Amino acid sequence: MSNLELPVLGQDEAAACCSPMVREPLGEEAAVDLAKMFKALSDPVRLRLLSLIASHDGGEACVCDLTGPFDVSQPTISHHLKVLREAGLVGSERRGTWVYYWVLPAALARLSSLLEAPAGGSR
Amino acid sequence: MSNLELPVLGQDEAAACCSPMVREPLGEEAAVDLAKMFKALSDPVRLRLLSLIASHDGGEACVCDLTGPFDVSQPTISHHLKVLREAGLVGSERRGTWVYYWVLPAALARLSSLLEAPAGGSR
DNA sequence: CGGCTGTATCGACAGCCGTCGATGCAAGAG
DNA sequence: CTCTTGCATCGACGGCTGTCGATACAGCCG
Repeated sequence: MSNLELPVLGQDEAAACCSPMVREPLGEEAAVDLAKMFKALSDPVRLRLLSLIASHDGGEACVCDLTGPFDVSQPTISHHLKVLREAGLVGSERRGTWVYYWVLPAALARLSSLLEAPAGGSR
Repeated sequence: MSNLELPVLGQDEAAACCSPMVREPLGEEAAVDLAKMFKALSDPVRLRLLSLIASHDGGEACVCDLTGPFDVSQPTISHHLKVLREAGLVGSERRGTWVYYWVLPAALARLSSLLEAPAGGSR
């Protein structure tokens, strides 16, 4: 393990957080930072986990709600949740017996605005 | 090598293309399809290539404009461009001696809208 | 034609990633 | 305390991915 979770990070330095990448070339550091988040989204299981958590009642779900819908083992689900957490896309908290996960909307919003296309998409 | 480029695909079936994933759970097929695009974005070099192409004059760039800013070799750039093309994120065309690449705005828009957070970001 | 320049493909190789079963740890129940 | 349940970590393994140098292909120039 050895590596802690990046808080929400980058928000300031590696950021260039909001303007669409189609307007100006991405800096090298910002690209490295953003690539980590996109990598967290680059697996079908993690994408479904994220949407399952986000669309769950109350905006959060416990792991026990998440292992059912998948064909993979519980340790694998746990691994994917860890990846999402370390990428700063979800938060988690133990509450008694269960551990709950929720989406961090700011992170998704950052990626979303980055991908926004210019209105007049030329060709 | 053996696998052709997915045209733009999914636009119809695997799609569920537009509504944010935070509203309803992503289908398994849609997740697989979307994961391919996010995987194409999960490398810093490819992210910078994409923004470099998009922000280039006229909305397109020839490969000769793209090899300069990077530390990696020309075959590697070519490889990354191929990945972006097969993911349906960019288009390309040979024009005389040079090959030009441009961004496909619809693909970026699809991903962007998928990541849109619900306005009232709860916690 | 022959040579030169721009781009793609090939083959190889090291490192990363998704998955598993086994196991460990936390917390409530009896 | 002991048993059970929920979740995380560990170690292993096969497959994928990013990178390179070498090479092939395409089109212009002379």
